[in-house]
Amino acid sequence: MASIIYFFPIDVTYKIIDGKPAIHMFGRTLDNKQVCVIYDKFEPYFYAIPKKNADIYDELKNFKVIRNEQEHSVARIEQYKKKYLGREVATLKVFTKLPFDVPFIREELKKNPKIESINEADILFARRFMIDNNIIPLTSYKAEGNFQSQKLKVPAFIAEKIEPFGDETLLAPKVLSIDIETYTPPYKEIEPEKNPIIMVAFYAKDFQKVFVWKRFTTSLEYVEFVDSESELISKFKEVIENYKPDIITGYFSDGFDLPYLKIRADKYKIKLDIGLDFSEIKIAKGKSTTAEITSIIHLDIFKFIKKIVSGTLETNAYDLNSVAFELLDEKKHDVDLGELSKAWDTKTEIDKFCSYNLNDARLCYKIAEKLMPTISEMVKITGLTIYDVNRMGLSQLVEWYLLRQAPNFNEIAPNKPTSEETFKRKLQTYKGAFVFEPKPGLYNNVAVFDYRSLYPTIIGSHNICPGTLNCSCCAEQAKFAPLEDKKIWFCKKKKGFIPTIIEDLITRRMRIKEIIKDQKDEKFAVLDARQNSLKLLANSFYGYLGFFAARWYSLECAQATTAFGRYYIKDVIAKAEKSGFKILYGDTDSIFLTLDSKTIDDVKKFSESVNQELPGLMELEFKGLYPSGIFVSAKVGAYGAKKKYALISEEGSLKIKGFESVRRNWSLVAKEAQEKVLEIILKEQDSKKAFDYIKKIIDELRNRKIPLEKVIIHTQLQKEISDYDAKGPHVAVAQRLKNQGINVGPGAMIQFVVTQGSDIIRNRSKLPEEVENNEYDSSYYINNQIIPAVEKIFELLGYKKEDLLETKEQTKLGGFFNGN
DNA sequence: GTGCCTCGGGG
DNA sequence: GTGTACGAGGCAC
Repeated sequence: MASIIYFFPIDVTYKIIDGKPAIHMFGRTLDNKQVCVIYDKFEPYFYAIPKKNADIYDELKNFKVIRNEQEHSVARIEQYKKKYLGREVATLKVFTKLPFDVPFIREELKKNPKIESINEADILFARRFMIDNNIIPLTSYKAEGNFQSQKLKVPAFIAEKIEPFGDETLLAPKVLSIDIETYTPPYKEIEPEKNPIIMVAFYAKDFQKVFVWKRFTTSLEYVEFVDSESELISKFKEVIENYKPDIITGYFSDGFDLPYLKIRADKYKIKLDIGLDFSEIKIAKGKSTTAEITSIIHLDIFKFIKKIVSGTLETNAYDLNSVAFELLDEKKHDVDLGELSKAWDTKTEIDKFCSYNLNDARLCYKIAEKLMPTISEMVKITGLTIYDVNRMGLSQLVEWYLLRQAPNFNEIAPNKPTSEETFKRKLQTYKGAFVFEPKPGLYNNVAVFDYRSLYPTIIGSHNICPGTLNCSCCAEQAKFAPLEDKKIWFCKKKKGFIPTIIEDLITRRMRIKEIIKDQKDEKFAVLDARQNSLKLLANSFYGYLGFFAARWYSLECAQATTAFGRYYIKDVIAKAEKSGFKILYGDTDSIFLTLDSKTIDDVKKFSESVNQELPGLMELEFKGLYPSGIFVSAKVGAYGAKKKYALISEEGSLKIKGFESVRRNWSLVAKEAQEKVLEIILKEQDSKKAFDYIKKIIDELRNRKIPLEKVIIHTQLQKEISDYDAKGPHVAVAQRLKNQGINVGPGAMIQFVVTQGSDIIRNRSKLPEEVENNEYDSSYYINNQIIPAVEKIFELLGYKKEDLLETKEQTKLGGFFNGN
């Protein structure tokens, strides 16, 4: 007798049970109990596309390959007509017994001359299951089956059948935020092999604790003592087992907290087997480290911010303090971490660090809470788990969205490029966006327009798709894309896969925006997150088409997209000029113009007339009128130009775009100069004062009045000195330290000062104590530190680099006010 | 311009 | 694990 449960999947994986792959969906029932729904009726498969007229059915049916004394065989085959990059193909859907059989059979079949290609043979089994069975994490399902005992920490439900049920969403997954503090002496590298974890903080809605393994008197009620580091690690496991979180979050926990915990746990031979299936935390080291816990989502909120949210933030630094300040208007506790090891050794003021520790965990929790709507909407759009959404970039999210949609359109997905193909693609460059170079200066009454979602609407309206490119059905009367050097076209008869998908994303977003336009109820946050996720995804299609690792890569499609973009922006500029507006600046999808004698009514009439002629979903939007603004040109990279401008809104708030912050390894004098100049301009709007300030700094550098401490550059040694091929300044300095018998190795922070001379920089780089009488190279600090840090800012104000370097009395700088 | 290297996040 | 995915910017050549 079968029973029924209703549940939300959270993490999906599989295990081999009795020789069959069994999908495990860890999640919560609708009445909020942990459960693992197991389903073993899904079979692994891939597609084989035979060459024209080749018959391989019988050959494939009994195909087997033996590797390492293991037999991998085809279980059965089904035949389908499918669409593949714009054409109809007869395909064989080849089933195997185990997911692990697929790669072996795939590699063998690739050699078969009768086969054109093997497709979708690299879609991980659990993801394949989710796509084919329409399983979307965090949404509700009905399962029929029975509870059965399994080696799991939660009840296991063996399902005979699973189907979507209702439109509920798991709104409040249990989130537990973690943060560790470790012992690191001042000026030393973080060394998990050597130094212990000294405290661990947990923060959840209804649970806050800091565990620490030295005892001291404290009034902090959330502090709890243990006797050793190994007990601390055991406590870490115990808290997680007891709290039963769906999500464990941390800040840079992929790269720090969890790998550190793993190394320390290994030292004490403690298994971090916190997975609900008794599995251990898996640390995977690649270019970037990841920490995965089967069955519990590990959310590294830092990674999500950097990969997905960074574009919409003002801050250029992604440390917890900056991010918390922008998203929460809160800060980290102001403590000097350099003092932690001493506090620990002397057992004084440890509680200051406990409260710091808890606060970090709390900030991370709050940030995760704030971003959860965006994350969960991205999960619902792409159908990936939170873990995957957290670690994929936007191009990968686009790809997985396409992979999920492909079966609905009977499309077979193209393969990932081979390494040779990737190499070739990387060499391809093409023309980007059009930038109308502004005349640097200050202007009044600036009207701003932009094409709403320019590239997505171009892709949709012009049917830009690898599958509609240069179709034979339109070859005779083709209308070419506006490319200067190529004649390409897109089908006029059939809408392509990608244009269909992208228009669907755009219209879904428009509908949501319409709904939330004038409502600010409790549903607003979720719907706003949803429209934002739809926008992020739609905006990433163009980049995806030109991304070297994309399955649906098409250089022609990417080229056509920017070509149409250039066409439309030039078109609106021409039309604006014809209507009597003066164009100040234009970049990719936006134009800035002055009203002169025109009125706001003229502006509206203008945008109406432009919109009447635009195809499909394309639309020119009036963004607003600004009392004054400053513009500057600043070209960078292949994808066009970065916006560099400043506007003052009617409310008096200043909007500065396009300034990057200085790096950590810059000298203090450069950091301070940039900060101060920005401060003067932003707060006092006094460019003369900023100019005089920087002149003073340059002058002080020339006369060596800036103290030596401010010109020290800090750079970390990454490997053994002998392992360096290219010896930068810090390597040369490290070598000299070593020659003096001082032990320097990887991780050492090297301080150096560039001194006078005509030799290359590394030969002039000295230790601060080797420098006498402030004999640093003033011109190096002026030209390579101060100027790059402030140059762009002064360009914006109409000053030239030469003006900053001018030694004589300052030249008059009249007439840069070009407004009316 | 190319190629190698560093940093970021974390303590 | 049906794997093998950082990306921008600076210095030396």
